[in-house]
Amino acid sequence: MTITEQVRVENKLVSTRERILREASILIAQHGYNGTSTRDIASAVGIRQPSLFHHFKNKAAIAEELLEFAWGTTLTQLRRIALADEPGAVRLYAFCRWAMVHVVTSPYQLVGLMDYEFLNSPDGLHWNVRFDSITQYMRQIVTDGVNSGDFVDEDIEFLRLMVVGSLNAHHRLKTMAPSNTVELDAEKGADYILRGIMRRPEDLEKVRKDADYLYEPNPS
Amino acid sequence: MTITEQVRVENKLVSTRERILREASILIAQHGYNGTSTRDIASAVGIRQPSLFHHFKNKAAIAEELLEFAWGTTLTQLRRIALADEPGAVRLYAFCRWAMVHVVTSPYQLVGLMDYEFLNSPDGLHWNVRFDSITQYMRQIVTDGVNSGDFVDEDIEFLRLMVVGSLNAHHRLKTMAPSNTVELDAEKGADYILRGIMRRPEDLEKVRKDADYLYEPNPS
DNA sequence: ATTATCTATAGATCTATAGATAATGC
DNA sequence: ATTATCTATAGATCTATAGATAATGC
Repeated sequence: MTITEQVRVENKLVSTRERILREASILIAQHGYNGTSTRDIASAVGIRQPSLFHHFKNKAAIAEELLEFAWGTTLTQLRRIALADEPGAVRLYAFCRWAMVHVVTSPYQLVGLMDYEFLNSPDGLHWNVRFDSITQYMRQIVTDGVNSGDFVDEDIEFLRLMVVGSLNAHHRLKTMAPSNTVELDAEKGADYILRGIMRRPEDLEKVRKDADYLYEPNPS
Repeated sequence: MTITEQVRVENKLVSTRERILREASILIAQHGYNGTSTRDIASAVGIRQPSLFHHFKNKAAIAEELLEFAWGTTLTQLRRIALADEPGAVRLYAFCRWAMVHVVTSPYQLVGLMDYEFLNSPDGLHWNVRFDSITQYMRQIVTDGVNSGDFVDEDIEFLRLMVVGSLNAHHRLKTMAPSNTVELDAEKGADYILRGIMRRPEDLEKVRKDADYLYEPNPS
């Protein structure tokens, strides 16, 4: 491990490899996967374009590692929470909170890769298997909430897509946070989603309390 | 006007130019602006790539016309609604409903171009002027709602971004609608947003009624 | 005569490889 | 000796133009 390989970012030593991941995630959040060239990434890191390929075998491998970070633990957590013996509202709150904390505390801007633009690209196509699993667990939670009468009685897919869209909207906030124009808070985001979907939002405080034990902080 | 120039789509005659706009909007919604090549668009329309340039002077002009459709009337409507003498909740409901009807009834998939990926691209940069105007009117409405106590007492930018994100999430639903897996409904979308942001969501029905006169259907 | 398409291709840009050069650790 | 960078460049792809050919309306 050489010393010039590392650079201080916010007073911590960060390897070139790690800086590639961070700068790539920022650029992809701003310009999308196809709108971010390997030259753009290298330039943000301060190296020449071909030097990237010493650290990653190709551009897709960078996206791969970022999305693995974003979704690696997500399916485990979602399965655990979705299968808990609790009302849909409690499980939805627990998962939304976990997912938002995960994204907010991440060193990367993950929102760009969780978007259709990457997931529909040749490099992202194989992630749709995992995406479908996430979709199914979410659908189950929403269905349970609607059937129990805790959620408003609307089309399941409509509700699920609004919830997922709101999660993404919250993830997008992180890209504004460095300029300190917006306060980032996972609980507030989960509150917004639950109010949006609940038939009696005044019960939200109880849901929050019941969901608390389901929360497992990210080991990272 | 030649006859071979037109093709039937859903039993209506549609010019090649119009079909370019429609196919481009679908592809851009799926793969983003940078992920959609002029070759992709031409191929979807059934013509060769250079034939596109008989109808549009360049790729940006296609995006330009689609975004003009998406946002051309938006600022007029938003200004009218934002300046109405009504509580923030009523104005927010009226605008969200108008914007959702506008997108749902459009012949195009507009969600792809209202995304950062295009707006941060060289071709989309100049739209940020209009985007900023929209942002300011939205911020004013949200601020008024928070100050009057109708909205939850959270960070203004947080609430504004959640609202805008939910609007986008609803717009995204349209891309699922052709497969009939989801029910598209502007009022339901506006309900979700208002419940998410209101301190007393049980007042929503009154808000809906008060907002009704502010709604002006799209002249198109 | 006008409008709409086509083939061929120039020029820009993008990813990735080859191979030289420099910096480090042992 | 190993690791990390560099320059140079091949090969693919993308946008847009030039100019020929075909289809239509008058």
